[in-house]
Amino acid sequence: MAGIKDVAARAGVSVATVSRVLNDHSGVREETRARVLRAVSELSYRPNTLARSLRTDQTRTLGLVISDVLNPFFTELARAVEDEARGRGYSVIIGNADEQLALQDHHVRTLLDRRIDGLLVSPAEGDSVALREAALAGIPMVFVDRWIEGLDVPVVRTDGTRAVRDLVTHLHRLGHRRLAIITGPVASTTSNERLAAFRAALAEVGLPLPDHYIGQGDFQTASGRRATSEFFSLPEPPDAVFATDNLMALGVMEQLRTLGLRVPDDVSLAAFDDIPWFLHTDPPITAIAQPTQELGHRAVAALTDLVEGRSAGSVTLSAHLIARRSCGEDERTRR
Amino acid sequence: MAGIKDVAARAGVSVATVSRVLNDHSGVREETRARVLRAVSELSYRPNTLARSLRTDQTRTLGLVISDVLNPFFTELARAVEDEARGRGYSVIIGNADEQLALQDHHVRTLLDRRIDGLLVSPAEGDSVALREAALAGIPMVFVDRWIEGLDVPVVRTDGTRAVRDLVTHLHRLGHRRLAIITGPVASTTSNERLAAFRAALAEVGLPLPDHYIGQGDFQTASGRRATSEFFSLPEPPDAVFATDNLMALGVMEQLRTLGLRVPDDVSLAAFDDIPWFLHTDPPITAIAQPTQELGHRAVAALTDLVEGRSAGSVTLSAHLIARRSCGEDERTRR
DNA sequence: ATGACCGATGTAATCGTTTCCAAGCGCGGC
DNA sequence: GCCGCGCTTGGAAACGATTACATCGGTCAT
Repeated sequence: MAGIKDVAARAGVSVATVSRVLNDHSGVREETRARVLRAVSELSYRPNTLARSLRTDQTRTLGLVISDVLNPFFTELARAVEDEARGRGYSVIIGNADEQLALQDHHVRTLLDRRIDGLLVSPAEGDSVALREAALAGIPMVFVDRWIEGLDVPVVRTDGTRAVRDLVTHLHRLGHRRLAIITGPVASTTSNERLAAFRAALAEVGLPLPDHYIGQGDFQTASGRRATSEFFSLPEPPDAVFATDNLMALGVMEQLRTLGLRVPDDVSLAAFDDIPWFLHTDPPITAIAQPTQELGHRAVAALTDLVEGRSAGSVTLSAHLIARRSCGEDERTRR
Repeated sequence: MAGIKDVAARAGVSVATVSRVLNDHSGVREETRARVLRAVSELSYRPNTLARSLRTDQTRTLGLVISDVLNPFFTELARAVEDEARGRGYSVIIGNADEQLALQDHHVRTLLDRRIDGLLVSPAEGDSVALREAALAGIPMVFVDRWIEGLDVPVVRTDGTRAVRDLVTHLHRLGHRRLAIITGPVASTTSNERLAAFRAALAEVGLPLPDHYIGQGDFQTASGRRATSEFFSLPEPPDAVFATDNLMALGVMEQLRTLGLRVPDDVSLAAFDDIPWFLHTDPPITAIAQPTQELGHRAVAALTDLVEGRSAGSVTLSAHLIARRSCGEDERTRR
């Protein structure tokens, strides 16, 4: 593979000059520049980014560690992040944590070893040594969707409080009185926020939230199944279930199907995060939608601010309820 | 950030020795090795992979260019690829081509600039200059799912011929006679294979495949909608539609919903690629399932063979039909 | 005529590793 | 007592770029 030296030789100049035209520094005679450019294309030379990064100490690469690639919310987020980053001249390297702390830290370290310029992360549950060290070491870093308490890192996220309240009101109005929730991991910030909002909203309408109506999940499909099966072995099962992410909602559907129960006749269902398929499920599923794309864009904006030496603050967007048939109301009778 | 020199100084040895223990070369006294290791952990030193790769000319990184991250089939594939690669000591960098040739080539070049050791790609439609050059330049490369004709590159893929035939037989047995297909991009190998299999199977049961029953899609949701709306402005619309990927099937569902048509009463639907949600749609959707994980694993195996100097051949797995209610048969009456 | 200055280019150090080669040392065989 | 050998270790040259600094004509003001 041709190197800068080959180009220099072919153009009859020094490597310094080649480098100058490549990085368009001023002060190269027009004719020389043309000669260099010609040599570059004749050899179809491409600079070695490893060498360049080693020397300049910047990679123009952002790391993105997401919780789970199989979750459509995160892939949409990843897509938005990549788009925005590319527009700003950065590449993105994605690491999939699969909701596992160890895997997350593995990726964080790998990314850091690659000397990425900044890190975007939606942290998994638990105490991440790698993330804490990185933050302390001053690696430009932004949390997206989820975050870790006590770290001085900007957070770009969606606040679902209002939407969860709307959901509870909605369910209450439809006559549901035994509302259950399936949470994410105990230490997950988003899950806790959603749980707190749910509990507060229930209190507002004068409903209790007994412990056995709190299913302990982990944002993965299987845990939705598990929680559902526990709910329905209760003497008095819930009449509505709120899954705090879309994969657990899938798990709920799967388990209800094996139990032979129907939505919304036997139980209502709602989910956090809206995905295209929710419109075509049987029945269409009520969901709380996040402005996912904007989340990604804003996160990249914040991170590049940090990387390029500007300061960056946290951003909070808001989610909204999309009511569909899964909560009992027939949308066809509504309008 | 601490470098190998700092470690050497702290351990009281030369950088050469540090490097030797880091790469565990033999011939370092046990006591020296221990001292070095201690220094490494005291400084929490991590080797700079850029420098290392520059010197050794290998990155232990694989590039994966997929057609569309928003397509669950590809994210599942990506996940499998990453798992397998990690197991073999490689990292994976993903590029999302979004079904666009230009974006694909952008990623291919970026990946090559990063000096990845090998490239796994599921090529988009069209003549990719970047891929052709890479193949010619001898970059270790493997195609997965889709491929490009005339390039000497191993292909790891699924053959759907048999499954498509099973599907056609299934539809025919259920009384359908006007079968339509929505294809991917014209030059797409997988789409062409599926179309050819569909046409052949129709011939076998003595059914025609008129041109107006061939919807021209591009593997994206919107094209599924478009093709469906064309089908239903025909004097005689099809009574069954086969979408050659899951996103286009989503588009079909969306369009049928706006047209007020019901599956399977008004028209049957089947899709290539099975996804978890197909079980919970209204009605559950008949699909042809690929062994996606195995596809990913085998692709990585083939690529690492190439990277590590062994030879690698193509692999063809096979898909199978999963019949659900969307084709008219009520699965509950079957068993 | 001289020196300051300017624009265009080249020389060489540097980034953090790996690895080839040489060197120091102790030891056994002659 | 010397030579050669094996075992450890160190010195220094790469890898391919960027960039501070030097150089070299030439112009212009004095």
